Amino acid sequence: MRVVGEQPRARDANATRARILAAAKSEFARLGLAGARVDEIARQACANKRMIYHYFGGKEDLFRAVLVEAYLDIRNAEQELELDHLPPREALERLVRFTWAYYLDNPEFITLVNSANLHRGKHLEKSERLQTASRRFVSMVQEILDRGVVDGVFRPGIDPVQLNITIAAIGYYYLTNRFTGTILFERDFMENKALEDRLAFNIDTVMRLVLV
Amino acid sequence: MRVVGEQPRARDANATRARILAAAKSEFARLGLAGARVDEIARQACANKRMIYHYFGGKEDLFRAVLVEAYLDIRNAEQELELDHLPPREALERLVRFTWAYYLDNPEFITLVNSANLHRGKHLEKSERLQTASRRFVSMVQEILDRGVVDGVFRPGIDPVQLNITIAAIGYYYLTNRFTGTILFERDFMENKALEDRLAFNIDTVMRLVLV
DNA sequence: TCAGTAACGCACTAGTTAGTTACTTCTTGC
DNA sequence: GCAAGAAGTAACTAACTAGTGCGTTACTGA
Repeated sequence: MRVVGEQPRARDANATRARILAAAKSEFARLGLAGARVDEIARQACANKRMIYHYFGGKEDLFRAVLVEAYLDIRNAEQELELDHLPPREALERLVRFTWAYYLDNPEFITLVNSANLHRGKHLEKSERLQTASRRFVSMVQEILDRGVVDGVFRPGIDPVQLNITIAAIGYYYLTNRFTGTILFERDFMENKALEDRLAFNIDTVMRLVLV
Repeated sequence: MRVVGEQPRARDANATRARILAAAKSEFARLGLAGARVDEIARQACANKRMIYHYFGGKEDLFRAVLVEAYLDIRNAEQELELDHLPPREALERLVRFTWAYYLDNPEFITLVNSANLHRGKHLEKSERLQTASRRFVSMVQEILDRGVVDGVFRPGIDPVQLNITIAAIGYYYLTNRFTGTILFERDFMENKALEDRLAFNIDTVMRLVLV
């Protein structure tokens, strides 16, 4: 790995671990768990393959670590939205826009989640950190709904989990199936106008769902 | 493959081809393109591996054939719905119920589509058969929308492709991500009550989207 | 009936792949 | 300043995997 004449890289366990994790995220997202190659991950991380086994244990454990990190990343981003400062309608629209933008900006998140579910979720063991983050997220949506009901703009009785799933679904499905969609429906799913139209349609869908 | 003393199987090219295709669909759906094993597909099809290369050319060509068949299957099933005989509201609700039921009864369809898109759709070349079937499907939805507008129950200007995508999305996402969903949201996504609730929520979502 | 062809099967190969062994080099706490 | 352990490396292996060469067996049509 090291070229003759180069200085040996300064030893930095955290940096090496992080480089491996980033390379693994990219490769697992691109090719799936079975399609990704440990050697290629090591090469992209500028690390020796042995280090992967040293820090993570094995290919599947590395995949596990990538998944947990990906989920924590999105939950952290969601927390930074500070939706509780906004009026309920604006808060909800902002959540729909954020979800859409997050999927667009982090396409690897979608394929990682797909891979996790192809393997029936067995790499995402119950994690208190993740479940706490999810609970906080559901509470946040519940609070927006409650405030909307009090304000008389939202109808009561909406399940925040179902609403969450729907908000994710209408963006996620469009983007994850954009390749087959483009072929079957004979329109470019990724051109600017198409993306704007879809976002507008999704905001409309969610608003009609919750408004009185 | 053949046990001593058994009669050689009667030669039937169509049957062998079909057995290979069925085994391939099952294995590709279960493990993805990279995870599936050609030897295992041959074993499950009770066929010699050589026959896969004889009939289909190679692993990727076999995957291609599986994909096209899967799409033609769902489009055929959709055509048998005969929604044009129903009043617009009933027709649309029936479409939502059908889509949901189809994903539930054919879980391999979902993972095959996911795999196709992981590989950026390159195994689903432009196929006149598939595109014709898709066009007919979009027309069917367009016709329901038009009739609804004439009847004064649906609002005008709804894009049938966007509506289709949304109908698919709200069922597909829930089912494809049921494993990670069950862990993160701490509720069983597949128990009867949960499935009923989701279907009801989805019908509600679509109706609120189209009704005046 | 028999030659030609399509279906089928066995055994092999060349290349790949996750994981390991056995080592060297650097850093740090004392 | 030095022992001990952590970081890093190269070469290896055993198992696997897609694909093939080549021969055999059963239909089929003339």
